[in-house]
Parts: sequence; C-alpha cells; structure tokens
Amino acid sequence: MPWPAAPDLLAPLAPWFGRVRRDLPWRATDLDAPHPDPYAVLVSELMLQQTQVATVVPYFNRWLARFPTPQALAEADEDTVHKAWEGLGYYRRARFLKAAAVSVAAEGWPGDLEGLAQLPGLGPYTAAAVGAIAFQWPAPALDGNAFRVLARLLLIEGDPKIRAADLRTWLAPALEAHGPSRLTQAIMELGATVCAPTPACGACPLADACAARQAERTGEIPPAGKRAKPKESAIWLVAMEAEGYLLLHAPATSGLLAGLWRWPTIEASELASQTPAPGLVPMLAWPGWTQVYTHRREAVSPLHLRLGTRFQAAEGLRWIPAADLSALPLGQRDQRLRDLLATPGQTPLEAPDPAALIRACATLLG
DNA sequence: AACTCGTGGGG
DNA sequence: TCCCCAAGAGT
Repeated sequence: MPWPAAPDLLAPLAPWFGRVRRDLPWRATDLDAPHPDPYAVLVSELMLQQTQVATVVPYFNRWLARFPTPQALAEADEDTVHKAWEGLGYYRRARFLKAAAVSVAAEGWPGDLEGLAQLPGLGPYTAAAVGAIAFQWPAPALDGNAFRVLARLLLIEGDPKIRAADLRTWLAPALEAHGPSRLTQAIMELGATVCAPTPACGACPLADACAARQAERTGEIPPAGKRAKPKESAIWLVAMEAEGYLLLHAPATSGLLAGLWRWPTIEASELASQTPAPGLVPMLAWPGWTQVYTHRREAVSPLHLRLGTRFQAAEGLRWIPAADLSALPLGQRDQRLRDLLATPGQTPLEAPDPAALIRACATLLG
C-alpha cells in the first residue's frame, strides 16, 4: 500500500477538530485523558449505530438521567429499557446495551480490545471506538464516515471496506501520534460535517492532500452501495376495545419490532376474503398510510373495533387496561394508531352493522 | 455472504 | 416520490 504516512497526512485534523468540534453531551472536555465516564461512551456508541447524532442527543440525555450507571441499567426490566429506546429503532441495541451493562456491573470493564468486542452488540467498529474514546487505546475505529474520508483521501477504488485490514494498520500510528480519542472523533466529525456524501471541500482541512479531490472524483468515491428492493405488504392494524381494555401482542423475542408491544395485524387479503360483507370494511377504518422499514414497505389500514365483552385471547395476545397503554413500548407504526385512538375528532365512521367484521377479526385473532 | 433489523433527514 | 445514507452487528 503506497500510501503516505498517516501521522503526517492526518496532522491537520487535530487543530481543525479543536476549532470546530461540536459540543455533544457524551463528549469529554479533555481529549488527552481517559474519559471520566466510560458508560456514557458505551451508551452513545450503541445509540449512534446507523443513527445520526441529532437523533441520538435527546435519547442519550434521557437515558443517562434514567439509567445513570451500568448498575442502574442492569437492574431495569425489559419494558422500561425498551420504553426509553422507543422511537430510536433497531431495538435489539437496547437489549445488547442492557446485557453489556449486566456484564460490566458484575465483572467490571474489560481490560483490552478483545474483551470489549465480546460484549453483546459491540462489533469491530464499536469495540474500537469505545477503546479509543473511553480508554485512549490506539484502536482504529472504522465506521461509514471513516471509510468515506479515507477512501477519498487515499483514492481507494471500489468498496473501501475490502481494505479494512490495511486501513487499520495504516491508521494506528496516527492514533498514537495525535491521541486515540481526538483523532477517532475528528475523522468521524469530518465525515459527518464536511466530507459528507456530497462533500464541502472548501471547508476541509485535508483538501490539499486529498487524492480524490485532485482527481475530481469525490462524487464517485466511495461507490454507492447496492440495495435490495423492499418487500411490499398490506395489513389491517386492529385495535379491539372491550370493557376498557385493548388487545395487544406481547413482545416477541426476535424479528421485526422484537421487544416491543404491537397491535394485532391481519393481512389485508385475508380479511377481505373472510368478511361476509367486505364493503363494510373501509367504513370502519381511518385513512391509512405507508409504513417504511429498511427492507419492507407496509400499506397500513388502521381499524378500531368496539366489542361489548372481551373474548378469550389467543396465545401471545393480552388484554391491556386502556390507561396502561402509554407505559408500553411501541414502534412508530403502533404509536400512530395509539395516538389516533386518543385524539378527539379522529373517530372513523361507524358501520351500520359491524358485527360481521368483528366476528371475522375475532376468528382471525382468537 | 447475503439478509435482517427502524426511523429520520437530505438531495 | 424516490433514493441514499446514518459513529453496524448478528446470523
């Protein structure tokens, strides 16, 4: 790898970061010392996986107020943990973080990078980031920002992740020279604010040294990733209400929205075929919306059905007192129906005779 | 080694 | 509207 020496090439990043660095709630004042609260670094890094800084900040602040130490988090029950993560997405991160806190509370912090990487939810990037930012270990942390910055700086053709091992070897001496915490955060800050997918080279401290800029190829380096087409589906999202209770699915242990409570769903085609009077269905529904996930697009038709009495719910379904609903962790889709139920003036039209529809849903759900 | 896992912001 | 991407990890 005929790359210029990293300590020299990256030297401008240190004074640049000292000037422009954002004041983030998990960021230490003294970047030359070990971080005063490694737990804060761990929380921030789990929250920041595939999630932008601006989104994380309010969650981070609430999280540390609610769970100030690994011990406090280790003792929290799963619904409480998921409630604090509600809306942030990728919910298994919350379970990984709690499991990591259990380990730290019981055995203390690992003493090396391999130990960090064994904590649940910490892969190659996050283990190195916590090692560098919390403990000042010279561990190269390569995230999407770092790969983009270094691919352009060094004019790496193709997917830079293929060169991860070379890049770590190349970067390590620069971490020693400029400080692991400082340089790690400076590279990512540059990628997030200047060397973004659409770069602002005029503001870049590395512009003079950047090989991609000299070649006028920043627009094509790194190449865009390939993405699979999202799967399409259409569902009814069903709020059944009886005797002041609402019917919810208890949290699943795996799959989409695992760990969260969910409204029962019925595949749209299924309900249409089973309802004796399909023409009644739209009259009981609110206008729907499209729920977007990374690999799915879901046409959601919200449905509110009032029953006179509860029925024996199927396995995994629970009748929840309506007053308790706000304490349960829900995903964005299910929060939206919860909000519809609680909003006056949003009541859908009543069907002339919804009994057939209710029987159909009860058959499908219980 | 593809595939899965949420949600929000920006062009 | 659509596509890309975001301080990725686990399977």
